[in-house]
Amino acid sequence: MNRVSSRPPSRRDEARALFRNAILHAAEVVFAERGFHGARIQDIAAHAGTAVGTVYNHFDDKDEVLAALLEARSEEMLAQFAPAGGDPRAFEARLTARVARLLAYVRQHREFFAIASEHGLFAGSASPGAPPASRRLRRVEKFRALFRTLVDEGIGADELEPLAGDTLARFLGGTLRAFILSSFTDGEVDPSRQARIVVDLFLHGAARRRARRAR
Amino acid sequence: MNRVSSRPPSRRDEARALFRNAILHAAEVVFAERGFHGARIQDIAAHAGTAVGTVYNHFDDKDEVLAALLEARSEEMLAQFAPAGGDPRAFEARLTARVARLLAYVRQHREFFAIASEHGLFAGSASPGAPPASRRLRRVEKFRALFRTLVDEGIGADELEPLAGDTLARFLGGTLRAFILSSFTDGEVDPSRQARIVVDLFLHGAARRRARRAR
Amino acid sequence: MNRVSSRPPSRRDEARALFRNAILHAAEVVFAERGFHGARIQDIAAHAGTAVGTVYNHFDDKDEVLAALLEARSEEMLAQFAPAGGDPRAFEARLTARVARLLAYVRQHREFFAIASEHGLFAGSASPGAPPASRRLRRVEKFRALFRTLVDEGIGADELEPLAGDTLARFLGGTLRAFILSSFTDGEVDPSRQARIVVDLFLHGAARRRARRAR
Amino acid sequence: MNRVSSRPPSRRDEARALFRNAILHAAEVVFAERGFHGARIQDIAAHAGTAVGTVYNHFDDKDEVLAALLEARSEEMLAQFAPAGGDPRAFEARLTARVARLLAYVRQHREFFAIASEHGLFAGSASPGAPPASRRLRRVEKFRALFRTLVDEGIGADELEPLAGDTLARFLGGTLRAFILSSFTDGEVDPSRQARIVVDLFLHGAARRRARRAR
DNA sequence: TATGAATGAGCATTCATTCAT
DNA sequence: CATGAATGAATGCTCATTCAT
Repeated sequence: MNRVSSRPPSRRDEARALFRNAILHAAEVVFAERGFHGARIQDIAAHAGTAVGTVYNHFDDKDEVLAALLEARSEEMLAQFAPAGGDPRAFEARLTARVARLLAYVRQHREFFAIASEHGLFAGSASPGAPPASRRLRRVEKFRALFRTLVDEGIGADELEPLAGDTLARFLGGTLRAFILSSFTDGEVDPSRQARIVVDLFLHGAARRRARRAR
Repeated sequence: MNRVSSRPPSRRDEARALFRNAILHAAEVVFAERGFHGARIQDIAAHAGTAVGTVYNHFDDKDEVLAALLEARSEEMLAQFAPAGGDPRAFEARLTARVARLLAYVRQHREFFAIASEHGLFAGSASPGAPPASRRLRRVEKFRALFRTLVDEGIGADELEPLAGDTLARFLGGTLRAFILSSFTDGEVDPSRQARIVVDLFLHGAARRRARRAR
Repeated sequence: MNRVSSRPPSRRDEARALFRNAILHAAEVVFAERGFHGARIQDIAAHAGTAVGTVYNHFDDKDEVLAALLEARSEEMLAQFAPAGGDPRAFEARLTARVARLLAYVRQHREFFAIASEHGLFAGSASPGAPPASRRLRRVEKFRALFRTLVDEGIGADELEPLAGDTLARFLGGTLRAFILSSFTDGEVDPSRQARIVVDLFLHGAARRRARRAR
Repeated sequence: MNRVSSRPPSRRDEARALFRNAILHAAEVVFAERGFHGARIQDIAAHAGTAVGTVYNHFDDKDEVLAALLEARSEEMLAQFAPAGGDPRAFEARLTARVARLLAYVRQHREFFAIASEHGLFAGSASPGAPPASRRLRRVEKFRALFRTLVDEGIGADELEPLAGDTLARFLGGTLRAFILSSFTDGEVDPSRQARIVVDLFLHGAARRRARRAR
């Protein structure tokens, strides 16, 4: 995840990181407020308490700022969704826990994810007119890969229907996205409760559970 | 939807509509190619074979062009998804038919929906920096309302779990979106087949169907 | 010289040319005042009484403005230096007349030629950091070609030493340039008088004319 | 020329001179490659293997770097052109020797002189938008003064036509410049041979040497 | 109404220069 | 003195919009 470095961060490195993070945080706020195209580098710099030029000392251009921000948040988001090692609970319970963590994290950065979702964070579609896609796709692919792993694991454990290809991964992604986005509009909702609903729908669908055993 | 008019379209009205449609088609192509912000009014005009000024004779501004385009395509899309009157089949079969029509329609306009989805067509999130939202939300709301109606009907018929609020509507929307977007990347897939998968997942989820009765 | 056109200039064409010329004249003034890099497009536009955008409607970028200006003035300058058809006078007299016309023309645009000479108008050297050279060289080549023609003609008429290559053309160019540039600094000097000096030096050199017959 | 100093250069002074020269050499390369305006202080520093700040420890600003470079090269160039003390040969032979040395020196620094000549090294014209001119003119004046001295000496020795003012000095400068610049484009040419041609043209002109005595 | 050139506010980006370390 | 990141004024260029023809 992090670039491996043989030496401890010097004071200078720390200073660099400080500026870089200040700018990324500022960008998160400003992008969320005005959207990518509405955000002026000057605004970001002002929010970060730096000069315009400083932004360009840390990022090649505006696109790069967005890219870095998406990269950082994705990484954090993926970390939340990663399985907790050695969770002894059953499949559904473990999945629910992971989804709950994901939803909780997203809630922290809700404004940001509103734009992020429009710049291909969950995409599946290539947002046109955007950077060479390569970087973006790599990010999206990480999610898909994670979903895929999860789904394959579930299939292996005979917990999920063995559907071909990315079908289930997409289904999971779409379901998550729908509830992530709605959590932006809704007032405070308990992530655990919502995670239970999401996982339940993902696993058992919306159909009326008639004479079925207690789930 | 259309302004109600008491008189039949004159030749002049027809000429107007011709230009208007040419521009909308051009906009669809150019937006899809370059994204909203990357598309210049001049490009759209060129594609439409008109002058820039003509675009402004038909639309107030650039946002209006996108709005009108989204409006038109949404309307058509909604029409596809509308229930076929007096379909005697069971709930699942009817739903599958509607989804199949929807998927088939989207396939026709796939490039366009790539942007559309980034401008809140399915959103649920307010894309910041975008037109006054009011117009956009109205459009999104139509979908949500349609999903809601469908879901409520399903609940009423005791076919769907009676979950509170928009939960199921969102779930349906998210599931649909996931498969619509993926249909952009995938090669040719039969809409009917895909519709069956979508509806099946929506209704019965991804969990392994163990000793359950044949559905 | 001018692009051949099958139709007479419409009123619209005339309007275009008006703007274009206004901009070129403005550029001449501003470039002369502040140098190429010191000249802001905005200044040029202001001097021309147009908006900034208008400059860009007529020229691709700042370089293009300079290029067009150099092109125009070179063309005019070449026209001045062109031989007057059917001049019955002797070689030296004819050459003097041409040089006189050239000096007179340059005097009209003296401020401009001050920069022009720094942007390769007479160059022989490729000014580094400048536009792809191709255009510039073409211009410079025209002069060299003209000098070359003149010189070859002189050699053919047994009036000039038959030195190899471009030697004499360069010599002529260098001599002219020296006196053109000095005419920027000097007060009013009669072009005819100066032309006589230039041609005399070019033909007979600076050495003391001892027992030589009257030239 | 150099600030007069009463004490021998200490080790510290030597270190200073080392940096200073490294920077000047770097500047020569970078200016030649990209032109004055295209050259960034950062590039020069990088080429010199120093930090940006170091450049500013040795020169007040960018203009100063160019000025110092021009100054240094001019000085060296003047030194080459200076008469060799007590040369017993005739005027023409001595002049040829000096010109040959000059051409040989310029050949060493050909890339540099390409820009130098655009920044008024030989100019006679004030390049607008450039440093206060005063410094530049001083440099140019040195050349002119040298040419003037040479020319006056020649006139005094009854070797050159006694033309008024700077006429002959200019003629000499222009002739030299033409051949210096052309030496940038041409492949290897023997400086001595070229010097002979230059001096011959300067002294005797381009006219056919008819019944004249052997020169 | 169609046309398309003119308009000019707006913004990303550059780079000479400073200064704390 | 050397260093190199921070600074921010400066400017080329874009493009939505207007309007005279």
